[in-house]
Amino acid sequence: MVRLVSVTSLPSRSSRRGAISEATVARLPVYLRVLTGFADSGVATVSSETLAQAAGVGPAKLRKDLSHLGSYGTRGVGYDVEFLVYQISRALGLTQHYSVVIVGVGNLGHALAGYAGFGTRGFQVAALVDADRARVGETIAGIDVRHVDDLEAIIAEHEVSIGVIATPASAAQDVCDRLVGCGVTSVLNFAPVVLAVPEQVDVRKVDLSIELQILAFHEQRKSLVSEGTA
Amino acid sequence: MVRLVSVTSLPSRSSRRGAISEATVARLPVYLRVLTGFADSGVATVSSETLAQAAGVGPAKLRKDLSHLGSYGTRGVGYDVEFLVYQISRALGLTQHYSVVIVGVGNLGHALAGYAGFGTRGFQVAALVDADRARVGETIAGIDVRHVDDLEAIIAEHEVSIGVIATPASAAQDVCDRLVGCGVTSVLNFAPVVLAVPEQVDVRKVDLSIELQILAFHEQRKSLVSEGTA
DNA sequence: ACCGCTTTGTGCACGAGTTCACAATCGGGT
DNA sequence: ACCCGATTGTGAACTCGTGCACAAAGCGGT
Repeated sequence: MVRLVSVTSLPSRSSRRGAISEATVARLPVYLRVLTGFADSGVATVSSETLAQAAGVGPAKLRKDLSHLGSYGTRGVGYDVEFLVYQISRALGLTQHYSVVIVGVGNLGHALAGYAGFGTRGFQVAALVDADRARVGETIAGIDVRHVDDLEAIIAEHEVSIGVIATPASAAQDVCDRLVGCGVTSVLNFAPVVLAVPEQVDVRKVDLSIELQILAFHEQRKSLVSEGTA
Repeated sequence: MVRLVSVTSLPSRSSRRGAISEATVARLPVYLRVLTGFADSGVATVSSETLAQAAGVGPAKLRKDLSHLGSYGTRGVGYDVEFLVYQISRALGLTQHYSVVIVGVGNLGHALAGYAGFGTRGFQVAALVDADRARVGETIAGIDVRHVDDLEAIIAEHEVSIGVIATPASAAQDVCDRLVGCGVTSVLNFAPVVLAVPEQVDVRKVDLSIELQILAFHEQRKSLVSEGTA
């Protein structure tokens, strides 16, 4: 059995610390929200135990996650809440400013425009965009509704880097292509389609129907177990 | 040539086939949607190559996923579209009927009520529920708006098994507790809080703010790479 | 009846993510 | 100054998910 020791194994030196894993990145926003809550309540320090409980994860996982951004935290004491809030914000890139455009002013686009999370934490909605000229000129939650023909102009003007697709499925790929064509490299897709994009573009999808079907699977499994134990 | 017959090695006989993994379950709805599209276009059979491309995954992964539900598919040919649709539906439990209650008739509740995915594929929205009595009596997308005080009655009457929480964060845990108290064992949570639930209850969360923050992280990483190559 | 082309199903190795357990380290009390 | 309880940071084992590569298996043409 030949063991390949090889050269250095270089641990992907992309950042100062070892690159933050995808799974960790997905949890950081949760920690951030919980910590903000603690800060508002006047809590100065938290232990990994407490924070983990509030975030719904195990303490070990939380510590490992946080260790990837640096060695903040004091042994025997815990983490300083405000300092950690800042560090996580910085790691996530929330100290920068991002312009977002929401395409599709249906029920969902409406809901997204009013969603508090979009306005806060460094995100600003540059415009709501729709194909229906009848809606153009409206103002929803303080945001102008513009026509989709102006998409390119809006993106250039506001330096939009994130596009949110809340259109019907049939229009989603077209809209996505246009966003990508304007240099948008991050897309949040609510339409129930698999978007085709070039390599360097990040797409995250949120699909309500899929979530429901996953729940249905577990429901079925539960009822099978409870009935079919014989 | 020694054929190992041995004793069955029983592969975790929880179901007829080896239990389907969580990652696979999350992809099955995507396959299902793509296949439905193919069926509507009159396509009779698909290869793993074609289906994988349309679903945005690798062919090997797709084949392994499908192999977990059984050995459907013909070598040298591919998969029969309609048959596969049926098998995936059955595996996901979509051949059964599920009643859903949506709590919170804000912008998001509105959007969810109108969302096509809820009405189709075995799901039926029993009622929209809100704390605001002024809204009670409305009909949205053919669904009655009822008061949250009637929650227990509605759940019992319609045998609701899935609850959707689209309330403000402050009300989410209360609503969740009441749902669980009525025997609901699956919850889809849109409120930006970590819900505490007993062991046997499944919670899936959808958090728009988190998705945006993840995109922000990748945006930042991209700009760091392009600038800081030195 | 056979051959060759195509495509599935899967064993295997690899990598990513999780959990455990513990040494290293800090603050506070005496 | 020292000790003790508390808590972090992390090495190491383990589980889970992914991708490769290929044998098994079907179909159609000759």
